[in-house]
Order: sequence, then C-alpha cells, then structure tokens
Amino acid sequence: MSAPQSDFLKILTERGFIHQCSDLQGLDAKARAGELVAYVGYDCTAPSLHVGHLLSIMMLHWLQETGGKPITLMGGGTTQVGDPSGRDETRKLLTVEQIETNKQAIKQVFSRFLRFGPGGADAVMADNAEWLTPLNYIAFLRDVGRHFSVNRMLSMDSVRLRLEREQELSFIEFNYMILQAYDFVELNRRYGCILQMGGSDQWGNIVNGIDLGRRMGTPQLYALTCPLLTTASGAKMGKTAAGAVWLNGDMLSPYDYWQFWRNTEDADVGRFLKLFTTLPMDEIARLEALRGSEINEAKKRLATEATALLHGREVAEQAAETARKTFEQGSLSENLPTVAVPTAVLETGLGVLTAFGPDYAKLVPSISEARRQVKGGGLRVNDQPVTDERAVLSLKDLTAEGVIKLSFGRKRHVLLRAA
RNA sequence: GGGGGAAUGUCCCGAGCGGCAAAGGGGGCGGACUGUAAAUCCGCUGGCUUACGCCUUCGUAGGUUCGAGUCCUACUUCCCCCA
Repeated sequence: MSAPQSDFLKILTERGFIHQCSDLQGLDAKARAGELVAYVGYDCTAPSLHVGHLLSIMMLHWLQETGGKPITLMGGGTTQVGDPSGRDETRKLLTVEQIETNKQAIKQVFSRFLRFGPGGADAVMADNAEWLTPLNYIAFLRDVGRHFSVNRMLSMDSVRLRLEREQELSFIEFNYMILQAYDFVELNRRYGCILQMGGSDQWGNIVNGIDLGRRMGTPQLYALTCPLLTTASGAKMGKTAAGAVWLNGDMLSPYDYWQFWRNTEDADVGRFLKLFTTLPMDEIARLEALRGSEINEAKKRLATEATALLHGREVAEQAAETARKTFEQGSLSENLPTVAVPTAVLETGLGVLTAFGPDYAKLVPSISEARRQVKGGGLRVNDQPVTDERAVLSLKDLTAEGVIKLSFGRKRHVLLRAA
C-alpha cells in the first residue's frame, strides 16, 4: 500500500494514530478531494472523559488542522442502552438524569482541542438523543432493523465473546450496534459525514454503520480506528493513585495531570509525544533520542505540552514550575495543593494522623491507613519522616512561609495553612 | 416445571474439619535502589483507639450453638442438567 498523500492521513500515519482503516486509499482520495467530515462518538457514562479518550480527540484535532470538519457526537441516546463492546458484564443502567449531567460536564473539554462554530470548517457538537429518542419502534424495525442479519450480529466480537464466555448479554445491549450504525447514517444525512473514527474496540460497530449506509443508500462511508492505549510495560494506561486520569480540571487538577505525564515510562516517551502533543516531528525525534537521565527533559516537555493543550499554556507552565521547585530544588512551592486549618486547631494541637487523614490533607483515606504508613515510613512533615504516630502539629511547625508541608510518599504533597 | 451447583475481605481471582479479622495470588500503596523511569528486593493492604482492646465484615432474613463464613430454614441472583 502506498503512503497516504493527504495531509490528514499523512499526519495520522506518522504520529501513530492509525490502527485499522476500512479503505485507506479510498479515504485518502476523499481527504485530498475536499473537506472531509468525520465524527467520533462519546458515551456519557462518567462525569468526565479521561486520557483514553484523548487519542480520538487528537484525531479530530488534526482533522480540523488539515481543513476537515470534526463532529463530536454525544451519546445522549446510546448511553441509555449501553455498549457491550469490550465488557464482560452488563453495565449498570444509568438514569436519564445522570446521563444528562454527565453530558453537560463532558462537553466543555472539547473546546480546548477544537474550534466550534457555525462556519464550514468549524467543529460541530451533536447528540444522538436528538434522533434516537423520538424513534418509533415499529417504524425503526422496518426501516433499519431489516438490514441487520442476526446471524452476522451474533458473530460480532462484542456479542460472540459474551456468548462464548457464557456471560449474560441482555437484549437491550444487543441493540447497541444497530443504534450506533444508525448514528453514522444519520450524521451522513445531516452533515455529509463519511468517516467515523474511534478506539480499536469500536471497529465492529463502525463497520456495521458502513454496511447499513450502503443498504440505505448513503455514499461510501469509511472507518478509521486508533490503537488501544497501553504503557510499554503492558499496563492499561490511565490510572493514577487517585484513580482515572480525568480530563476535567475539577476532577483532576492541572498539577496532577502534569505529574501523570511526567511519570511516563522511558519507553513510551516518543510514542506519547507524537500522540499527545502537537510538537513538530523533528523536535520529537530530537527529544526521543535523549538517553539515560536526559530523557527526563523529554518527559517534562511532554508533560507541559500535553497539559498546555488541555488547560492552557500558562497553567501548564505553572504546574511545571511547581514541580521544579518541589522535586528539583526541594523547596516549597506555594502552588502545591493547600488545605486551610483553623488557627485555633493548631493552637490546641493537631494529631499527625488526623492531619494526613480525610478531615484535612486527604493524603490517606483513613486514620488507620495513616498509622500503617507511619510504620512503613511513608509520611513526612516538613520533609522530616514521621516516626511517632502520636506526634502533634502545632503553630511552631509552621515554616517561614507560614505553612506545614505534609508529604505522602515521594510524590504527593499538601500544604497546611493556618486560617 | 423437575434435579444439581454457586455466591467469601464492596478492586479482581480465590482457599476456608464450628473458635476467623478469615490462607494464597493479582492489582494497589509505601520503603530501598534510581533519573519523579523500568526491572528487582522488602513491607503494608476493614474501621476506631496512646494502649489493653472495641466495632463492622463472608448474597438477604431468620434459627441451632457458649461460639457460625463454616450446620439448619426461607428468600434473592447466577450457572448446569432434564422437560
């Protein structure tokens, strides 16, 4: 297969976004011929997207950069049904209210990566609740359902795996692929969208959309998937101590987001720079070639660039500076997460365990956990290890800056400030 | 409809002759080593308490017992076989 000619596919290829494509040459021709309209669908199962979704968002970003029109499709309708792809068990059905709340919370993040507006090349936000909710069951069965063969549906991975493992697959989930296929057709009719992108687990669903389009008379549609995101050591990516790596700032602070990227494994740095930053390829090649401890420079660059895309340049620089002071100088940074403690409490004396626990710094989830961590040497106050679990913090523990620095492990720090 | 099996520490898998805060993994967290990396080694992994200790946990609800994850009864859910 010859190398793609269109800017869009050239970039995606050299940056490692492409896992599978239904017809790379055909799509390449379309991309060169004129404005390419493509969409990615996002379920509203959580109140924020996470790093796993970032890959597909970046694909939309590059699409717009190269003159195409991106559509972000909110799954306001499909989330009510539940996608069985890649899941062992039926997910709990969310209430319509929860879905709506999640949808609103998720929406905001896209504007960081895409320009929305009424113009031709502006990005569009759609919501499949708009056309799925009013569907009439009988009419839908006759218009759309008749194009689906149950024999073939049973052979789709999402269904087959459940059946093979003898795990329950409810009828409602069985319908998911039909709805997603219909979305593709609907978006083609409304916006002339001819390409659906997504994670590799979406391949089956996307291809169904292409087939349905052919039967229902749309122009040729295309599928393009990106690889599943894992770290070089094989772990599924996107977890920190605190849980998932959320994109919404109120669920994961920009500082923690920066830290997440800073802690990338050596072997992943080059790959992640290509996928999650917009740095030019020759710059990435230079960074990626760094060896030994020099690769830390590349990791900092990765962290700052990735954070800048999501939270803005200024916030990213600030996170970088906070990290530099904390880790490289070992000095205090005012920008570490801060918790206010009433002065009266410090006058009386605050037990260390309590200070680290859920009532104050929230570095550990319980007093018992704090106790265990003292035994294991994991807690420090003003950089001094806590050895006595009965120790008490008071006003004289305040540093010159007027704070008490609490640390859990090497990496997590919180400042207590008298208030 | 009939017969059989299963649900364990709310991250997962999984042992458990009536004395169990409950074996063992995985995962996670902490420590050492490093470069805020990987690999490796060590420790921890229900809540509360300065401490003796107290409290809450084995699908749900009752019962037997000094004492129940372990025995009995009913219920719920899932699986298998027969119809």
